Amino acid sequence: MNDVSSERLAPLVRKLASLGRLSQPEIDAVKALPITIRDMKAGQDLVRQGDRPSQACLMLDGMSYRFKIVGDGARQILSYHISGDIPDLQSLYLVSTDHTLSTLMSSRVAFIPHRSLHHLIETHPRLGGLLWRDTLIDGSIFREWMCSMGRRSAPTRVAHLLCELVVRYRNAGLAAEMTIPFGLTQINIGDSLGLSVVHVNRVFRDLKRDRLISVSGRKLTVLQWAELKRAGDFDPDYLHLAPEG
Amino acid sequence: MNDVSSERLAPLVRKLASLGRLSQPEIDAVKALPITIRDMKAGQDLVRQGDRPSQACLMLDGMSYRFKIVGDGARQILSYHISGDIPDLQSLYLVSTDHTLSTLMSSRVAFIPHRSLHHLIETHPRLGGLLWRDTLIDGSIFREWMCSMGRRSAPTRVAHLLCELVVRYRNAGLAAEMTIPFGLTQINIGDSLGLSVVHVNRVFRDLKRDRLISVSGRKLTVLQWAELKRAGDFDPDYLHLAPEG
DNA sequence: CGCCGGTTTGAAGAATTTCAAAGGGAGTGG
DNA sequence: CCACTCCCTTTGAAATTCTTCAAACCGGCG
Repeated sequence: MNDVSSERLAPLVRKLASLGRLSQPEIDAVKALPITIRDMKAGQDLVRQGDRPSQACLMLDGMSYRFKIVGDGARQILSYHISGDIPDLQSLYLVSTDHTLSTLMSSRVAFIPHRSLHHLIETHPRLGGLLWRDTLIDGSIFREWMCSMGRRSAPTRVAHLLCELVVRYRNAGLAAEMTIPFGLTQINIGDSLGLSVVHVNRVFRDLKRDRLISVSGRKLTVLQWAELKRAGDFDPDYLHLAPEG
Repeated sequence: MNDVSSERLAPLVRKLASLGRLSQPEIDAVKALPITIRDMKAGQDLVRQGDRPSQACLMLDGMSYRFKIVGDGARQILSYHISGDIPDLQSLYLVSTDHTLSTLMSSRVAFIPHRSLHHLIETHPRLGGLLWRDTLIDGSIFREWMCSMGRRSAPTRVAHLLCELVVRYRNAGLAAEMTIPFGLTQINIGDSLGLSVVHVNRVFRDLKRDRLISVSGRKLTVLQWAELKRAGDFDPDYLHLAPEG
């Protein structure tokens, strides 16, 4: 492989390295994955509910999110995905997709054939374990969101989500200090947390008023991290950031 | 192995067979897993938040459930587990457990050393794939619960949960007709769906009044399945019951 | 400049929670 | 075997959070 294609998969290598130590042959095998790269605009579907994808999506840049539409037409957002994430990794073993994956902003996405990933897992079982681990962390995040939606107040939910985004961006090396890219609309936040836009707006207003956060353009800055964590009942353990073992 | 121990793992074999076709050597390998069986009373912890288990729990009989306690002391129930389920399978690759697993009623539980499971996965990669698939279905159920808690009304949530229990019991061959074992208290249901007991009680009263369900002792009977499904906005796709492929 | 999607605000309404207390039912110990 | 106890269920009433509706505002983009 040449330098260009090897650099292209750097976000994936970094992500896997954050899940567990990688050997050089493993790194090489990951970098050798055949990929197709596409630049996508905001609001485009990557996988639709009911699809049976034959490739997995790897986020290189930008952000994507998963959601379901319930009976009365309301939308529930399930997760957000940044550089290095493979949002539909579960499609490797769950042939029929039960939700939709879309870009939240203009994004660069790599498509990796399932065939290649299955082969990678067979030849490098440890990498398979790391990918498995990644899907388990995905599930852990769902569990935490369930706690938020079931048992936390609206202000706590919003603060919690912001904390999660900050920690994940920082962990991926995509945030300087306490400022993160912030492409979510308040509509998105409402659909993530089971709240109406109006209410999200009011909670946001209070968070700004209390100088916990500030938003300017598409950047969000945490002004008082300890306070925001407390307000959001946030404990990062569920993100399982410490590598395996 | 003798007949006794092979029979003991029948729930696991059946579960795996429902996830994908098993070869005879694979069945034999599963049956050969070394296990410790314990009979447990209701309300005992199997794994606690923060634990680093060295074995996985397999439900043989009874029911267990997972939950988290949030900052203000409220409890969020995350899932229920019946015969054949391995509720803490994620501990194979997520060393630190982020929630608690307890018995909901008196149960028979088998403990399988992680070491044995890791060895099984190495020697029988296809079984590894099925177990992975099982953890992915776990995640899919979380996603559906998120939809319920975020975007469904209380009556819909309750009906949805009942539908799920019915389908899962029937799929596991543990329910005759439309009657299932029903050990959940209304407190449990509230903590599962993000509702107060009082409100659960009122919703339940309506479901009985409208003759969608009836409860007697520790059995629940669905009187009008089509109606209950509709009331619960229930589509079983998310359970991914059709075997892989 | 005008449009479009997102944000913000006010006011009224609905769903659900909280508080309080009484009523069952199953197991336990006397 | 009965009474007691504990937990769960049930009901009423008041309180609260959050939603809905409606409309104005704002900012970026074509």
